[in-house]
Amino acid sequence: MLLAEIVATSAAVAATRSRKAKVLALADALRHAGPDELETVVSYLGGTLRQRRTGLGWRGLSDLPEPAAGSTLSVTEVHEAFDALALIAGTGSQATRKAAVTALFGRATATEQTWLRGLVTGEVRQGALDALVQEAVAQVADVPLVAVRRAAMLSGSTLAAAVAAFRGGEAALSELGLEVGRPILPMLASSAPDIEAAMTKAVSSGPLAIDAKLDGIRIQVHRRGEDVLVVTRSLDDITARLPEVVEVVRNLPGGDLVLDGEALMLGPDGRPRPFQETASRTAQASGAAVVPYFFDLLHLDGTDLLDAPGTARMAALDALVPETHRVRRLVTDDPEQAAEFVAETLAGGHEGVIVKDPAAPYDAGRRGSAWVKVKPVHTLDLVVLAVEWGSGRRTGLLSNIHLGARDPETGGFVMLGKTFKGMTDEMLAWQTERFSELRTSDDGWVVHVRPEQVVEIAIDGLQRSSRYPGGVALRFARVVRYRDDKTAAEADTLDDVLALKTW
DNA sequence: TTCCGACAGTGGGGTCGCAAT
DNA sequence: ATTGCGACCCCACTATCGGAA
Repeated sequence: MLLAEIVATSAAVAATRSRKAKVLALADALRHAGPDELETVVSYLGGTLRQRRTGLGWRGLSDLPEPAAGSTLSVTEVHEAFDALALIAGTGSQATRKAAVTALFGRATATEQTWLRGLVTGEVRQGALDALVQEAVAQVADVPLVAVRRAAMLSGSTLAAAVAAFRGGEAALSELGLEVGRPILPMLASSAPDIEAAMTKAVSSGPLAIDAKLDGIRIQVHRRGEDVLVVTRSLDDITARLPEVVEVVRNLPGGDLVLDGEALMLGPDGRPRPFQETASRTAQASGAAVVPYFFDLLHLDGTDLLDAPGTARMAALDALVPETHRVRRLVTDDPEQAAEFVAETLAGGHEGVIVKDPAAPYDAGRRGSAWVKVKPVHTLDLVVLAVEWGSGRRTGLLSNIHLGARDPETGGFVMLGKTFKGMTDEMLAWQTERFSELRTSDDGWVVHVRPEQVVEIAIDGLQRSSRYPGGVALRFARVVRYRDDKTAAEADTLDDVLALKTW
């Protein structure tokens, strides 16, 4: 199959907003894939490369050769070219990479170049990713969608599920279950503003389980015999970087197992260190130890527990893992007890809680209402210092705002971060108008404005920053509302912000 | 008919290793 | 030694479609 067919399909997918029509277009292309092209076609239709890392990014693709006049590249040729680039990424020089990029992109038409660049940077933006490709696979291979979904979640790979669906149908899909040593997609939590709302959302007839939410790195640990595997939320293998976690799991009783948990660094006082320290430690193989805390058990001694209710999994976990390596948990249906548990957890320096329906199975890869997270929110009234032009559906709109706190010493403002979150279409239209009025300069990317507009910002907290002049940056900033009842002179000061420091 | 779950998009800050400067 | 880039960690929120209620 020619790459051009994928690119044309992607354009057709992007051109319609109907998901059903997108799936039909994807299915059409899928039908034309030859047996030995299947993996590449499935992957490319979903807008992802088959290589995890290529060493290429937007910068490495900013200077491309003259495009080809006609389409000659096959999908297999493209895949092989990226295989070669992935090898260079491990060992090689910039010059070798450049030559390989020039060779590949020089054979692509202008349209193909643009699409390939999106493929590398993860910005194909056709309104369809894995989920719709799975639907197309189910249609073309004539197998139930739920079977494809489940196989993809349990193998951690839509590609593996697609191959199974086409080569062995439903039977092959059902064989693609949980296998110790092969990561599965982790179950995720939705969120609620407070504990009461979370308890209502995590629908259950009886009591609910409430877990402490630790601010570290999500870990999934597999043990088969002496072999231990540790992976992150995105299924990246970090076994070599966390030998202390391997040691803990190796010493647990029982046989084969799969655990879900969180790893983080603790201070000498036993309290959690800031996330940045855990992240630093987890990114390399040396440094002070992280401590694993587990909250779920997905497999034990040949028995899959995924479909067992939470109560059964918790009981098995409690029997297997000592309390020192378990996340703190309360089971209750009493809102007062729950609120007390939340207060204790926060006082212990933790991030929040996760409310869980104890009847629910482990829904790999899903973000349902069986798990609901609650974290405290702080709000600040800050001043907009500049705005950036948006991209994609925000093209032509002023989108990402630069935020500053008042500095009474100088009469100026100290930048603390940016945000593009929380804006409705109406707000985007309004702020485009408003900041155009306040504009003092525009370089085509950043529009600087007179510091007059106050905005209420919600954040999870502060983090250390070497980028911003105040030495702190906002964590997960989002817009709550614009405040026209306050002037910039009434905005929060840097001292008001620094009062939120927890270190 | 209305409601709501799932999806995709739009980007945020920080950390590391590595290569080029 | 510093800087820029790619890859990864943490992530919130809105708009939309289409099936569920």
